[in-house]
Amino acid sequence: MPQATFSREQLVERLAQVFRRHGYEGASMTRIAAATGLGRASLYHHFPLGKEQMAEMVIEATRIWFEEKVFVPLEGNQPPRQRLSAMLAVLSDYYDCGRMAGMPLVTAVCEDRDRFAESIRSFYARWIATMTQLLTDAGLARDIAARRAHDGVERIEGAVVVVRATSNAYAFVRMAEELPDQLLAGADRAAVWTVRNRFSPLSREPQPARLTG
Amino acid sequence: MPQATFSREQLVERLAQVFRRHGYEGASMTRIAAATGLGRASLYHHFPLGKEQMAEMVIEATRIWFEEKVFVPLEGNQPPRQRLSAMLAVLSDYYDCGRMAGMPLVTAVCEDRDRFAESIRSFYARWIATMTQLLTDAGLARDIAARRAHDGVERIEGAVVVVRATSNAYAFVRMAEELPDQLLAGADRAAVWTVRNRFSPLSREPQPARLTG
DNA sequence: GTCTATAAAGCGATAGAC
DNA sequence: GTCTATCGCTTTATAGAC
Repeated sequence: MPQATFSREQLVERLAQVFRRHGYEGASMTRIAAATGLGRASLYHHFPLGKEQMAEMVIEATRIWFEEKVFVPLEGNQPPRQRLSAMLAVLSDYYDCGRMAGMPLVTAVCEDRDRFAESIRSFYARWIATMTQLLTDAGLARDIAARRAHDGVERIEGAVVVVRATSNAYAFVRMAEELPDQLLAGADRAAVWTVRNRFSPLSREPQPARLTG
Repeated sequence: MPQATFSREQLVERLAQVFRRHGYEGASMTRIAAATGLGRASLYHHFPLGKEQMAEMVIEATRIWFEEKVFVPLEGNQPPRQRLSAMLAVLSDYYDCGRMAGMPLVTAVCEDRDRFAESIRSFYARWIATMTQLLTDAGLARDIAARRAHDGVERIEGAVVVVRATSNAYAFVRMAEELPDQLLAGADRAAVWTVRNRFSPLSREPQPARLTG
């Protein structure tokens, strides 16, 4: 079923699917070969260091994908609630409502997970930083925003665990519905982000009536 | 290093350590044999159905252990906040601040995880039910209590994922510190649980001054 | 750059002696 | 109830032809 040749990018994407579906130890070279259409030996031409290198490449590709699809939008100019909802829509798709693991979960249950700890740490750090910024934009104090950003990431990872362990996507869907309200509880309703956005030189939003009235 | 013979209970406990440390696929018969002091073949005398049966026994033993150490105390007569803190103290120890996975996480990343889905589902259902009861005792409406019980379990699982993926126990410790306040936010302070407890025929607490004054 | 063939080790599981 | 020995298969990885 796989096509003749892949770009490097497409190749890593296929690797990611196998790791995320079967876990690190479950992602055998035979499975990866089947998913990519390459022979087992050919994989060592692209990844001379073998499976560990493949996982490292997948983690890096995931970071780049999240940068574009999640982190940058989280830092955007839309209202905070809208940015959060957009993130959760992207994540519901990425995680297939919890049925597909992310790479942090994959590395959390594998031998020599220390090999990947630093990559995952920086991934989480970037994610939490952008969520913290969003929540301060929404009017939350910085320390509260930081705590809730940690909470949010853990809730998402936890929901994936529950969904995969119980073969029931309910937990992820419920989490995605509730998370914006919970993270934004007590935030000044759009006041602070509006002020910040209004005077931001990077704003692409139409300017308010102040300029014309 | 392993001693000569184990009781069935001790044997399953050793199995649990191996599964929780190395994951399902990482828990090889060789590792299990080393951890129990038995030969690989001897393990099939105790568990004729092999590795899947071993994992099933560990899950069941975990359920029994949680019933005694977590679920029953959650249903106790102490103030709700005290019961929550007691649970988190037990869990911090059980999960070694996130460094050891629980069986749900182990089964979430393994081949044929469907084999264990029903066991894990009933485990979670019991846990969530007891937490829901505790939170209604604290004065929360039943639907809010149920949502927060789900949230709490996911936060705990998520914290374990983050800790293991980053090799840093900070996330679990922070979660354990914050969870009681977050779950009990907005609850009537001890009012409802006190009323329920005072008139409970099962109460072992000393009766209030009403009886003597 | 992909392939066939194969090495070397590990896997879960079984047979049968004691 | 534990053992040694082994089966049959899969694993990661390599060698070398094309």
